[in-house]
Amino acid sequence: MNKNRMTIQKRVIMEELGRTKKHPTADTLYYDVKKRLPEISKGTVYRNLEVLARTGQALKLVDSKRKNRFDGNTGMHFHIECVKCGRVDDVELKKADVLEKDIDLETGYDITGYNVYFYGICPHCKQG
Amino acid sequence: MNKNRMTIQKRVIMEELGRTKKHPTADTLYYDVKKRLPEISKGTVYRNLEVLARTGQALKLVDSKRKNRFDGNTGMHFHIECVKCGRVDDVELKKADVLEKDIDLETGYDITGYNVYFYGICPHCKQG
DNA sequence: CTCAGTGCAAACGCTTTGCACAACT
DNA sequence: AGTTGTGCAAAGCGTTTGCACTGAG
Repeated sequence: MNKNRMTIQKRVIMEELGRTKKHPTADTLYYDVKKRLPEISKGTVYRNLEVLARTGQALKLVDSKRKNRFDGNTGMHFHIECVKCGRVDDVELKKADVLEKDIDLETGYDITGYNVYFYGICPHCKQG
Repeated sequence: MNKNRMTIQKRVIMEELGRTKKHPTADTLYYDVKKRLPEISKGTVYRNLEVLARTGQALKLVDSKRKNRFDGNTGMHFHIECVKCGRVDDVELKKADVLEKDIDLETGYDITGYNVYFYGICPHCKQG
């Protein structure tokens, strides 16, 4: 039996997360959702994001500033953050799945998740 | 000219960081160093670790609990954290350097750093 | 009708910072 | 001597949590 209730808050949070590819922080997402649900509280957003991550409906990331970011795209992929402007982009490596098996074998760990972050200067900021 | 002064505090912090392969948090390292320098303050440890990371003498990581960890081994390698016991181990992938170039090409970013964390259950905890 | 979820606000925990003093170079 | 680094303590800041209330099932 699943005790998870589908509240309006949770539904809107999921919709807003699904709408963006920007890997928003919990706080940013809170303000996005607040535009549609002005009464929503931060606690609710943080709690729901935690649930979504736990149930595999969202990916929970940790950025260079040690803030949590969330990604509605739960497929295996990595991330890269611009050290100048702070944007976070996806990295779709064809080797990604191979990598996971390799690490599993090499370390003896059973891999359950990952937070793969590269840092760099994005194409846009290079022209500055 | 280099304005970095070599203080006793900094030297001991570097020594203690070099002595371990446990990827200690700043706080843990503070207590390690405190055994040798009882008067040292947390601020000093945090500040020095920040400097070491900035000057490439240490790697600054971010673990699943959003705590900073530091690694005296600055060579390119990844990390894996046990979700049960919290230990952090190294992952020495031969493919590591290849990966970096690939990502550089694919994303158009100039890569300057990385925080590659895998999560899993370590061999020891699997036997529990 | 029940109890998981919400809103609010206070508490948390790690990290950062301002200030006066200490000590490298 | 001059200026960077230290110790202390307070502040910062994203996140978590206790509590009374609300609303999904």
